[in-house]
Amino acid sequence: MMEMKTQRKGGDGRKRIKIEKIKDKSRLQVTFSKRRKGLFKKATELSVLTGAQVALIAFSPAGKPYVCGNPDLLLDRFVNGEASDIHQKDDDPEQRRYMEVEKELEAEKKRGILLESLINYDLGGGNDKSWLDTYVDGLSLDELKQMKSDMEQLQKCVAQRSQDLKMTGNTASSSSSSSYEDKSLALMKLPAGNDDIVDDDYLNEEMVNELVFDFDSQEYDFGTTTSTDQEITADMFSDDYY
Amino acid sequence: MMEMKTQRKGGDGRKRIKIEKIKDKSRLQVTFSKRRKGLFKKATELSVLTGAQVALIAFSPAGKPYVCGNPDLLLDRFVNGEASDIHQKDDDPEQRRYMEVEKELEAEKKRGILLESLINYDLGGGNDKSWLDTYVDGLSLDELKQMKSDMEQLQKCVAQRSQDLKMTGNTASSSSSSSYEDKSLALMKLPAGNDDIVDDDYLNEEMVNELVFDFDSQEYDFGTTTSTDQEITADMFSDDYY
DNA sequence: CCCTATAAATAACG
DNA sequence: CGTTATTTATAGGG
Repeated sequence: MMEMKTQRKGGDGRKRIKIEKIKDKSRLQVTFSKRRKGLFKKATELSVLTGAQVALIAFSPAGKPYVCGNPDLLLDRFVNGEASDIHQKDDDPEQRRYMEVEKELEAEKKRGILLESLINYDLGGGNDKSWLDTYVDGLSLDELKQMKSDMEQLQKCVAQRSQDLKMTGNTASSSSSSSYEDKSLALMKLPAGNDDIVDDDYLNEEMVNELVFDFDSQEYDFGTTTSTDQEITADMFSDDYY
Repeated sequence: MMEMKTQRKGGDGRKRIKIEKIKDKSRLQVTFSKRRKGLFKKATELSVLTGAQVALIAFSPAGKPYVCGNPDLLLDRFVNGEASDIHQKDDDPEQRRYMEVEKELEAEKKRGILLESLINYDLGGGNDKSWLDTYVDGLSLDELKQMKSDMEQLQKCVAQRSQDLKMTGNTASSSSSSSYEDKSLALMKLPAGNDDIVDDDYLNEEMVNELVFDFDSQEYDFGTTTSTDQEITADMFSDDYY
């Protein structure tokens, strides 16, 4: 026996695979594990390298959720915002803190309304579509699908939230959000009538990039204080497998 | 024969780098862009390959939020997470009221962030721009101007509405000269893309049983309901660049 | 952006 | 889980 070439030791090495749903249950599991690990590592590296905040959740095909990053930290940043801490109440900071929160709430509501409006903003260019719709008309079918699904869910949340706000006026118990379980949505398919893809490949001048909207000129009390650019550390993620 | 050894054409090729905060502003930006793109691609592949649900949010060092996958997943985590009630003390009506307001504040902030994320939503087309930017880029100068004008109008409406809301709503005195900066408006400086924001998310849903935090090898149990392993389709992400 | 040289991630297999 | 053979991801530079 002179040659055993085809295999020195381990396997044959990596093979190229198509990016499509793996049907083999076994391989699926393996792939998920390996890739999830790699993904998390990348997320961590990005965070450490650039100091960016990253939050990532992946549900295994079995339904088990894996979280990377530190979601709680993000939330924490809001709760502890700029000012005092909740447990810190000595002479009369109670009232004070309350006022502050009320104030912030007000600001946040404004911001929310603004953003909401922005999304449903009507370009008014003759057609009665919102700019969003107009934009969508220029997308490819795939882009459309992808976007539509995500949009609908988001819109729903917003709508729901708005409803709550209007109803209770101001005394909402947020976390007990209602029951729009329409998660599955129409996500996968668009209304048949939306298939006409307008391929307007209008190339524009780059000067557009310099056009800046200066809303700041107007003095509105919008905005929040939450600019505590929190640093994310490697420890926040699992990096023991490097 | 002569040799042009060290460089045939481009750069010297990849160099190994330490995974630690990059200080050079310029390189930081480049790295973030490249790596974010790669990360999103991986996330998408994992999702398509294994059918797993993936949600990912990355805040650029500048604070701009980029979203990939299904944001709802992230939101769910935040809302159901523990951070809801910091300290349960509701005997005192005053205290109670405070808690409510703060809770709502939290929700509002989350909503705001969610909307912002939506606006900066990454179509995943390999493009680094948000759909909004992409859209704006596709407008003519005139259209842009028109839009700017309309936007400003919108601003006023929103301000007005906020005013109303405030009147009929709570008692907070947010009208007094606010000391906080304006973040929300900066968001609308469309092309520039150098905003500032807050981070966090919002929403609800109930499908978390076992939450495994990868970053700590630590496991928190949110033993709640069963997991409704929703199916995620390739369409949910954009993968036209494979 | 585009390239190239090289570091990393990972599919197939034991 | 550990190895190996390849495919991918990317740091630098133009």
